[in-house]
Amino acid sequence: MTEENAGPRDRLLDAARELFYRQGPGAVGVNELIEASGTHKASFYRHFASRDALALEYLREQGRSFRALLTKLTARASHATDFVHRWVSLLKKQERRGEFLGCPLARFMSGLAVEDPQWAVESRAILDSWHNVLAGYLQSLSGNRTHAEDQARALIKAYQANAQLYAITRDRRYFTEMEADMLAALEKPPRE
Amino acid sequence: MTEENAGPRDRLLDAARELFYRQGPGAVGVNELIEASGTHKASFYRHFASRDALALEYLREQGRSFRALLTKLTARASHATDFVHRWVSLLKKQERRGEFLGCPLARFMSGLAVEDPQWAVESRAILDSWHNVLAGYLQSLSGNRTHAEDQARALIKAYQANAQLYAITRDRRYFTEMEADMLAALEKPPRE
DNA sequence: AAACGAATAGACCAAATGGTCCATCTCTTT
DNA sequence: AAAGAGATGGACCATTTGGTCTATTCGTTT
Repeated sequence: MTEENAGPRDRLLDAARELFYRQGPGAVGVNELIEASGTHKASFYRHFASRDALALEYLREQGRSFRALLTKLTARASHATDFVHRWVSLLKKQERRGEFLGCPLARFMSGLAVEDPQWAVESRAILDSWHNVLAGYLQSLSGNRTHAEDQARALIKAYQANAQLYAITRDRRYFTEMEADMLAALEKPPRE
Repeated sequence: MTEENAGPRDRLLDAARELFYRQGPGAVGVNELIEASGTHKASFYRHFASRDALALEYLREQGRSFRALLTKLTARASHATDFVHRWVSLLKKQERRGEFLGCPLARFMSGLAVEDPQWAVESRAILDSWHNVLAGYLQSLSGNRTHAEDQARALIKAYQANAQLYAITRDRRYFTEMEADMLAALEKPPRE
């Protein structure tokens, strides 16, 4: 969280992070954002041209922060299995706090009201950046580039599948399965 | 689609199917539903107590129709690989028509504004029904109950992961990958 | 032909929506 | 101390929101 007495722009982004994630981008109005951030309408429109402009900023920030999280986790884990364990443990902790409702990127794209291809371009770039972090890390461990990329893709799929199933069922067992699926994906031999 | 001159209730459900799926449940208002269905406010409130009541009906109908689709596909496929191919082909066709934006159930749950546990109960029941259709079919082929259930879960995960990645990137290659992931899941040996 | 329920049309409501504008107030830079 | 920029408070706007109510029309049964 940003400091308490931060500028209105940061407070608006804080509110956006909370509201867009919890309610979905289509269900959040500017009045709601303004009230939740404790700013004022004039301040909102001074910093953002529209609600969509703020949503775009939110989306990019989510991409950056998740990427930063992955980077931090890979830096601390000397083995891929350790990395996976740390990752899933963190998700579990978030879930226990009621802070995890599914992949923010997936939620955002699923909750979009308009079908603007621009959003897909953005989210695709974010997903690619996540993939690059994972693939870079895995390659540094195995030395095999294509295999590392395959593994990275498999990890992301295990994340997406289980996060989504958690979102649908609210059943915690999908975190356990996520870890198992990820470990299974790591053990698969390189393709030839 | 329902017949053109159907009653207002059916027309409202038609509009709901379109709007809730495309825009997400949080971003659809009753006025919008009424206008899109060509009915009137009084007719809406005669048939549904609130927007959420219609949303619930929509959710259940999505569950039923997807379940019916799976049932139909399994009935026509004598091999699991054939079933998978038919399933993915159908998704591809929907996508080409611009009718596929991701798993309807996942989209709905991701786009929910309120955090009502009742929704998770509903969607969980729907997901279970899908799993049962798949597991029943796979068991009829192999005879191995637990293995069939594992396979069914793996198919659903491959569906969720790739459907979600398609929703994020709008990249068609995830349909190809979906089929490959499903076939790989089917080839995995039974656990002991 | 009468009677029924359901569908339609539209008036009406308070509240909330997105959005613009301006006047004041506060903080920082000069 | 003065000046400028940004933050704030609030008035104001047209439109839209969810929701109620009444009156009229329509298609079926009887």
